[in-house]
Amino acid sequence: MSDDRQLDRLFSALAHPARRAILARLAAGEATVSELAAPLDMSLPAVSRHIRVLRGAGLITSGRSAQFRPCRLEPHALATVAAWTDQYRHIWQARFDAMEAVIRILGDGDDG
Amino acid sequence: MSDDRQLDRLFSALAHPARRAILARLAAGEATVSELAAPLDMSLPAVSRHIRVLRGAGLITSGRSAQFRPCRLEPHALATVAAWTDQYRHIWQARFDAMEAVIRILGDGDDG
DNA sequence: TAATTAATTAACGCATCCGTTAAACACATG
DNA sequence: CATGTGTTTAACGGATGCGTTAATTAATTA
Repeated sequence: MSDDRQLDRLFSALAHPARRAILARLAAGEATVSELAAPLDMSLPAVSRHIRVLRGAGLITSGRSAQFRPCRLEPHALATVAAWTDQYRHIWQARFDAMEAVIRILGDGDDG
Repeated sequence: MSDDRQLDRLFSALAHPARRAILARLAAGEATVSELAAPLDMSLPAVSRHIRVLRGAGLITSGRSAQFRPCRLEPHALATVAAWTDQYRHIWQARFDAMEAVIRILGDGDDG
């Protein structure tokens, strides 16, 4: 599978607040579709589609227990997103380090 | 501005390979629209729209030099994305730590 | 001023996203 | 088998995304 298309799916999956809310909920542990839908102010079919998108991106997987489909987080996909962002970490890190240095210098001159 | 909408804009901006390519190019330094368009196999107006999306997400800013609009990366927006992913870092970090522990144990029993 | 270069906006077509309601499917149980 | 509960799929409508070409704006230069 193309790395580019995988990132497409990951980022567009993350681009909807309902889907990020679902991930946030799943960070606390498994949950059924209805449990995930409860706080979301939209119909159950809508939530079902969001879950399908998250599954398509590999961000979650769904199990099966009786008529329930417990969902759980898939850490590997989140790690892929983090790996992409880490690619740029040094860019803003450098800027923050510089800011910190300025603050330290100002502090030295003032009350250090 | 709502944090949620900002994340919407950030992630959907990152969800297109051309836009990620533009960011990657800008990580190496400023570039004009034409320079950014050169490797992208699409028309200049299309690239212009992608740049507008990136600007709307706060990921880049455009300056002005004669008839050129040099674009540069906006580290703060990338930091916002990184902050979101960091929120989940412990989840996959835990799994990787566990994997590493297993590997270490296997190593101990085998050749350590 | 006229012509050139850089970039954006306009207008269009096609595809996908996102919500809804209604229907169907899967499993559990009386 | 019939009924209830959990979840998905189907069908529809409206909005947005993404590419194109043609036209327009902005600044440079002959």
